[in-house]
Amino acid sequence: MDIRKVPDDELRRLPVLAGLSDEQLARVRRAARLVELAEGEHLFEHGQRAERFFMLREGRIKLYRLSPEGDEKVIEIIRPGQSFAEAVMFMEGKRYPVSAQALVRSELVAFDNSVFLQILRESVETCFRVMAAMSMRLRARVNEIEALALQNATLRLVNYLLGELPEDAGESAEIRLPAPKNVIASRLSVQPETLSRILHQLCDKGLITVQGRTITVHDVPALRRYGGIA
Amino acid sequence: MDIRKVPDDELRRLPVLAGLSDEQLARVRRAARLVELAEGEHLFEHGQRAERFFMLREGRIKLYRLSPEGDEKVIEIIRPGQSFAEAVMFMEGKRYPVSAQALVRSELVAFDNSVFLQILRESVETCFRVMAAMSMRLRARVNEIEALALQNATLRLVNYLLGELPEDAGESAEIRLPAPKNVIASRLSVQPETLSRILHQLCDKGLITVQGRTITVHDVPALRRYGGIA
DNA sequence: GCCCGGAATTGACCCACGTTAAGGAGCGCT
DNA sequence: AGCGCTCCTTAACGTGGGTCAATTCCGGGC
Repeated sequence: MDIRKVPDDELRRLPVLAGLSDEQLARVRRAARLVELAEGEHLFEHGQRAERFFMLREGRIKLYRLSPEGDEKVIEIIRPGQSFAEAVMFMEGKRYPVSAQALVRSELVAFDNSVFLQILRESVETCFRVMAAMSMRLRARVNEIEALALQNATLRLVNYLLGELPEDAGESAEIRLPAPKNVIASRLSVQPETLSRILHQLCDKGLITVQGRTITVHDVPALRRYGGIA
Repeated sequence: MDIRKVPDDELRRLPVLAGLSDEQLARVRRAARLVELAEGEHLFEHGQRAERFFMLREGRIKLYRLSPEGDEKVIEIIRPGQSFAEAVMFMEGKRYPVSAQALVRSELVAFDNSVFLQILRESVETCFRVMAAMSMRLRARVNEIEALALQNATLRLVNYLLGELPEDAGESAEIRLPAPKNVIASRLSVQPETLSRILHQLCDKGLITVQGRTITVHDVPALRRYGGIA
């Protein structure tokens, strides 16, 4: 459980760390910790003071919000190789705007915000990388807002599936859902019952087959047509 | 119609320009243009290549998305003093993720992205200001996603009103809607008819009075209680 | 192989909100 | 004053998807 076991080139695969000098990376590493979470364990909670941002090495993390009534909205499902919560260090108050919980046993690198801010002060290139990462996320959020406001449940699911397709998807392709269906449902802002019904409809239409967490798309272009443009 | 009529201190009131040296500000200014839009005129359209970002001096700008079917979702209503579209210069593709249209006759300063990027390369402080601005917007978008996913129309309206209250609002306060009600409705992702009904309900409860575009909140704490936490 | 518990499905019902349609209110223009 | 906008409101009706309540499915432990 030592951060030293994480090789440099794995860290550098993170866009926001890719441009660092050996010396800078060493400083980042010195202030970083390896974190292991059991299934269901929380990494941080909404409103908590943020001292770190993260890279997921193994497992799956769910970022979500709770309503006062206890309803949950999954904002994003993090997969290995992704970083998250880098933007929080620039927010006034520096409080996490979401909660983070491990969906399965997970392993993460936790980076120290103040050390990273110090490095940003020395490295405009890294600033640019951070800004690029934040702008991507911003656009993703705007897309999500549009989806919630202008698309019905079926359209949101279809577009989600299209987004989950591998790059090299040909005529047909297989998708492995990154989480149980009830979590996917919350990510899409529908009830599990509704997700189940919509998947069933798409099966009836012959567009997909569902086998547990695996979805086979039989005719990608047809699904694309079905989903409109997005 | 000359950019020179805009005083330096007005430009510096923009957070992302506040830290510039006189020389840097002069360069920004040299590459900036003043833009005037008539009511209903478009500043840019979704998908268009972005060469500039903007500060609104006068008027009101609506940022929105259209669905393929022509339904409109207003993402944000810009007011004088605000800047927007700064994040686009960092996105791959550099294409505006929304459309921008003047709700009334408007006057803006259009800044040149490439000149500003050059200045960012020289000024880490300005990078930090940009990152702070982007993180605020990111949080705002996450809040919006939560609102759409977890709150009903009434709650969204109440929280919108609470957000529009002046800082120094005491027991009661007056709000002037920044746009016609149908635009506000789209901002809140409800139909105009529904907005009208909900406003009526809140009147019946004695919480507010509506007079055209002016809404008087009679009991701010009561409204806050009604709205839950957010 | 059997049991158990959470996840997923299915059906019946319901409701918040959208839709459609028909006024009404304010306001600039002639 | 009267016309013709656009914006807004009101009412009647329809529906997508939420809610509730049973099952059924499935994977892990023994």
